[in-house]
Amino acid sequence: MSEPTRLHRDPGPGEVPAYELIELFFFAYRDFVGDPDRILADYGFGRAHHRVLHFVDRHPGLTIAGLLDILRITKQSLNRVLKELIETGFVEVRPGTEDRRQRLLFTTEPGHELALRLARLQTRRVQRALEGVPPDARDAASRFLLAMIDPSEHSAVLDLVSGRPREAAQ
Amino acid sequence: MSEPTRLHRDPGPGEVPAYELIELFFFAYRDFVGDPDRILADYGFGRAHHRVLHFVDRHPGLTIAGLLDILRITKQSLNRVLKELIETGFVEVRPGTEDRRQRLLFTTEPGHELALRLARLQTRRVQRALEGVPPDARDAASRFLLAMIDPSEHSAVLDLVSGRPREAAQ
DNA sequence: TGAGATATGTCAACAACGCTGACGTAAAAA
DNA sequence: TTTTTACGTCAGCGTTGTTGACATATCTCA
Repeated sequence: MSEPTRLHRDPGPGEVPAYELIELFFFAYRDFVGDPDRILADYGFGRAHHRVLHFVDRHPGLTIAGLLDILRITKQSLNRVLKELIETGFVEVRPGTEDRRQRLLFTTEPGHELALRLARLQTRRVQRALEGVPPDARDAASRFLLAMIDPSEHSAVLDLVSGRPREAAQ
Repeated sequence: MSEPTRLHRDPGPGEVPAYELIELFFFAYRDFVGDPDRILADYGFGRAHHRVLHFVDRHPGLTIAGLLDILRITKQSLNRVLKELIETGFVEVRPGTEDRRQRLLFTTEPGHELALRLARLQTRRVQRALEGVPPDARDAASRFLLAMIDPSEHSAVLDLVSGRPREAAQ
């Protein structure tokens, strides 16, 4: 062999990198988003469309500002994909009742169906990952993923994933 | 209120979507890659550079084909970022000894340092996520993430994350 | 009521990073 | 010696992110 048998160099001082978890996370996320990608391609949509459709379906009546807050992208980026979802009839807009400057977003029936189909696809992967393990493994997975998120975002994220969007509480 | 109080529609037949885990996974991955992003920006690099640097550092002597196999992108996409990493002196190329058509990739000393710095950053997040939980939680997290990956890839991924790249075994 | 803040839309340009298709070269293999 | 393999490269394109600037409608407050 021209190369010595050591695969890695001395990591030097400091903690030893958690290569295994880092890489597993990368591969897992790739497969996780890969499922929806294939279906979305049939509609001419991409991941950005998926995210918008997903969160609008999860939070009917979500505003533009609320969506921007969740996705953390610019309004220009959002508008590009949102416009397509509206034009193709997957998302519907109604003027705000209290504040008429706002545009309240809803999925249409086809939009809801598509969102559900994609969510079920990802759910199947999650279920397969959790089957055969102790029943508390689901909570353990949730806790782990939450702990991977910036602590400063925990309360906002918990509100969101439990169906209590921040922007509706303000 | 114009909208009824129910936040979500009836999910209909079929399994109830695992919204919580789906969304936690999305937010967790965003923060996970967000850490390196900030540092990479200082170098004019993006995520694609990070992935290449990471896997080259993890597997010194990796070939182009091996890297393409891991990243699952086209050689044109890879070449764009790899060329920049080589020109800026973070990655080094040596001709293959057994097969001189191959280009063996190595990180240079600065490249290794950067790769390590980024890996430590992500490691810190993982460690923070796992501290205060039972010691077997790390294995539980690994098992969960692996189970989220397509079963057909399990053996290849396990080889990879344990430091036994496939392309070196063939 | 009138000024200013707010919610949103839009035009233009650009960058990162995927893709396809086509073609070239050097080295290995048959 | 012919074919296959490993890799590079040119050209063009699509998605999705960015910044900056400007327009409009509506709400809020003095």
